[in-house]
Amino acid sequence: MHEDGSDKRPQRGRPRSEKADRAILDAAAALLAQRGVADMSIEEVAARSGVAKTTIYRRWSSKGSLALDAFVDRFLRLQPLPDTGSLRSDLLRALRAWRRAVLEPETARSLTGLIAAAQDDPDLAAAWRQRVVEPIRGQWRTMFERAAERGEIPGDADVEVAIDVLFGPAYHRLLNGHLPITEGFVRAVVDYVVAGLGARE
Amino acid sequence: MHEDGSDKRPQRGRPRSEKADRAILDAAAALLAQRGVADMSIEEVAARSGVAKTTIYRRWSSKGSLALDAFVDRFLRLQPLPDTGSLRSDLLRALRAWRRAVLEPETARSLTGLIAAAQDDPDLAAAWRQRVVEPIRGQWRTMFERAAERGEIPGDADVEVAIDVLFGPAYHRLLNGHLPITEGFVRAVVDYVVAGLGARE
DNA sequence: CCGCTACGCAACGTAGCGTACCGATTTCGA
DNA sequence: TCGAAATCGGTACGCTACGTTGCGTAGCGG
Repeated sequence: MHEDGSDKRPQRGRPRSEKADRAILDAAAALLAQRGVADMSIEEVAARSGVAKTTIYRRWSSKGSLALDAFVDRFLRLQPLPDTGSLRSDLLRALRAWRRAVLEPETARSLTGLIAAAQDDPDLAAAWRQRVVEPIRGQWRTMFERAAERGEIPGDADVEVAIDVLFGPAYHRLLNGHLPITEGFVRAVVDYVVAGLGARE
Repeated sequence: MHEDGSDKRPQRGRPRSEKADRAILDAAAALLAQRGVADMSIEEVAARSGVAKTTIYRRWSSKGSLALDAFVDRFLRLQPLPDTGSLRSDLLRALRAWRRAVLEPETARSLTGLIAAAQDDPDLAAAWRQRVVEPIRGQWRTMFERAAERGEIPGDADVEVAIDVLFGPAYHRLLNGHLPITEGFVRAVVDYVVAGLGARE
């Protein structure tokens, strides 16, 4: 739980209800998956969770930060850190796991909705980078660093670009919807990355 | 001008004011560039263009389709179709032109705002693909087809994936904002595409 | 038991949406 | 020349959701 404020709860007075926290996040996650960020309203989250609107606003300052909190844990859990001993296999596993996640319409709707919302909300964009983008990229970075240690790829390779080449095309198809994200697409993209890094396999 | 309805204007009655069309589109483009789609309102477009709100709704059914119309022509004009005789040079020129365009904050805001809006509006998403994605991809496709004709790349290469690998990473950085889109990034991505296609240069 | 804080609830002001009218204007066709 | 048609600017409306405020109640610590 990150909410907005700091974590230092004053010890005086009635404590915040943990049950309310969970009810709000569950309702928010459900609505987020059903309709996306834009078409979900705080009032609806309140109604569905059986919690007063004021109770939500006491915890989250905006719809975006609530939606992010409702999404982050579930999504990050779906992104493994493969360690097969081969760069190509690692990349395949990572991208396939991502594909499997976004093949669920609910996950896809939540993901695209949050990226969309972040475009018009600098605070949400910063939280998005810090809580989602950086953690996931950190994992992916590890795959390339391990490959470098094994001598599969040059030690001075630009890992950031490699990550963008690996996942950028997938996000591109997800957001533009011009073509489906197929298994063949996954393999083809991984081939580009492996070839571009001059990996010796 | 695409607006929403068909182009067959009835010959009877007062014709639509061309001046109003331009005033609306200019005002919409300015607001779109300043604040993005989400934070621009039809009421503001009306005030700024000196046109009644009803006059706007007579032409466009939603904020999204108006914003798209206000954006499309200007943006497509910035995307050239290079023909240098070499695939690598063509790709560099195309991606550099795109980079130069989105380096303008106004263009970037309009572009990301529209992609964001399309995530929660199926009609806008369809129009986006038809009026922006497909035309641009058509141009880019040509670059690869010419390279295939020149024998630079295999004739059976999957051009769609190549396009996604070329522009996906760039859109990824633009939308996530985790890293800047530098000239070095452009060159590195082009290298991935050229290497992945096994191009003989 | 007192002080503090969270709770549910209801009400409020604000904003923007999209629609419905209005009288006035401009054009075409009979 | 006149009427039908479709536009124009303007105003008003109902609607939804926002985010806030105030109130009385509930729960916890000193």
